[in-house]
Amino acid sequence: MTPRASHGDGAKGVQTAERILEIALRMFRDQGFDGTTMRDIASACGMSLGAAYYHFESKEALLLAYYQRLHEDRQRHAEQLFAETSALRERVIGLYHHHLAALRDDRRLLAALVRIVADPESQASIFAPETRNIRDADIRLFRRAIDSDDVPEQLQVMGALGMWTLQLGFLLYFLRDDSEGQQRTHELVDRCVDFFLPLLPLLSTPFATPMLDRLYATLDSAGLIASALKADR
Amino acid sequence: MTPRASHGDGAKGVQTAERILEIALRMFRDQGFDGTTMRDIASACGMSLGAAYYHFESKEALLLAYYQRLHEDRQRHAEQLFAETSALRERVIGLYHHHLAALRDDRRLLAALVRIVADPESQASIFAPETRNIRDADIRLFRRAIDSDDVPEQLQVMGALGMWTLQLGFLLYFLRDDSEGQQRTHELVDRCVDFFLPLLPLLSTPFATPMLDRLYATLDSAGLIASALKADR
DNA sequence: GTCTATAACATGATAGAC
DNA sequence: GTCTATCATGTTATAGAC
Repeated sequence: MTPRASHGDGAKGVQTAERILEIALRMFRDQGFDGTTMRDIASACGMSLGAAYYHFESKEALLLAYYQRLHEDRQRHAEQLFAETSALRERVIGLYHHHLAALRDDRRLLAALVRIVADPESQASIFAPETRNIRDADIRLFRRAIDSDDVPEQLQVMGALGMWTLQLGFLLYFLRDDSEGQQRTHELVDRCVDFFLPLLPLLSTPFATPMLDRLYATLDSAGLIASALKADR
Repeated sequence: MTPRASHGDGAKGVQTAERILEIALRMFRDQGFDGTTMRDIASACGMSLGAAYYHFESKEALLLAYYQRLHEDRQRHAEQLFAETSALRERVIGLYHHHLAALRDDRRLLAALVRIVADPESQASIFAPETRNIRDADIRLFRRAIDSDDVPEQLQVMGALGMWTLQLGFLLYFLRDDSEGQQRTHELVDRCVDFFLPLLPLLSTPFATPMLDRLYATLDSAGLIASALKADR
């Protein structure tokens, strides 16, 4: 579902694939995913339908290439953010806001992406191996954001899982948010963060540990604690 | 997206539509949603493609009819459950388990349904007006399950919203759960319920109210507290 | 007005020639 | 790498039967 891996990476092929991707994404943004046919894309690229399919094995693959790009941008931004500040609130809010900002002009693309990623029968499902690396890396970013000696490891892991899940909810709200610059979503994010971050110290006290231990064991035995999260930090 | 509303409800038409639905659902269960074409369904019903489309305006509509059935079954079961017990834990667990049990042999159907309902561009999106009544009624069930004089109204509402959201997560896990009878999902449900139900008394104390007030205000101003939930109980 | 059949269309995807 | 068929399938149009 990614750009055809089997095809060589001769300079020409890569260039052509990039051109197709640029044009396709622009068309998806302008006319929507369903409103753009592969024939439209091919002819806008000045090539035949078959030629376009040579470079991308499916229409979905074009979206997944976008997903990959988005992820790389996000990683870069996070590295910069973490270098700038070690304050938990700034880090967490910074992650959320940047992800929204990056999608600000791409909400139609996001809608199409959600459809594909939420499809449990698709190879590109959010739980599928193909997207697993991206998902794990995303969760790790949240864990790094709240990495602090004051927060027990298990709580960091569960917190990261929770923040990642919450992000899915924010994105769904964002999709439907027609306020100026999706200001409502940004406010929602801020207020939610300001609700749950103060809970961390509370949950870091010995009083809460038995409760958290039980929850962690449950999630872990259900396989919901990604191995990636347990390993490094 | 429901059975063609414009068409009369002559006894024969209804009967035919029901027959199509039965056959289609069986085929979806056996061969998957994508593996079953409208032509297959029509010919299995001994009728032409056009005739099938007369009764159901789209392939999606067949799934949505299933969704509606599922919902009605669920409402009936909940009424019975609430009549049997007023214990919070039994009620909540009863709701979750029955929903899973009803879907036990229909996981392929569920997968197709998730795809449609999760598609933000579809009219049948989980946030779309067409499915809103079902969603609100579902959330109300959760609220009734924890309806108790010991739990403040705002907390009941937020708790119901949370439990409904958690249910979405359980369903996603259920889809991929290949343990015998999806036993793992049932265990996950039990252990999660036993984690969060004891929090209710804790959150019902005056100590927690300011925190909860702020969260409620946030969710409400974001339009996330369904009007249905605020009205009755 | 209620139902069914046939033909046609649009589009994602594929096969095979050059 | 690219092109020109060609296919498969969701959906629509239209004509007719009862």
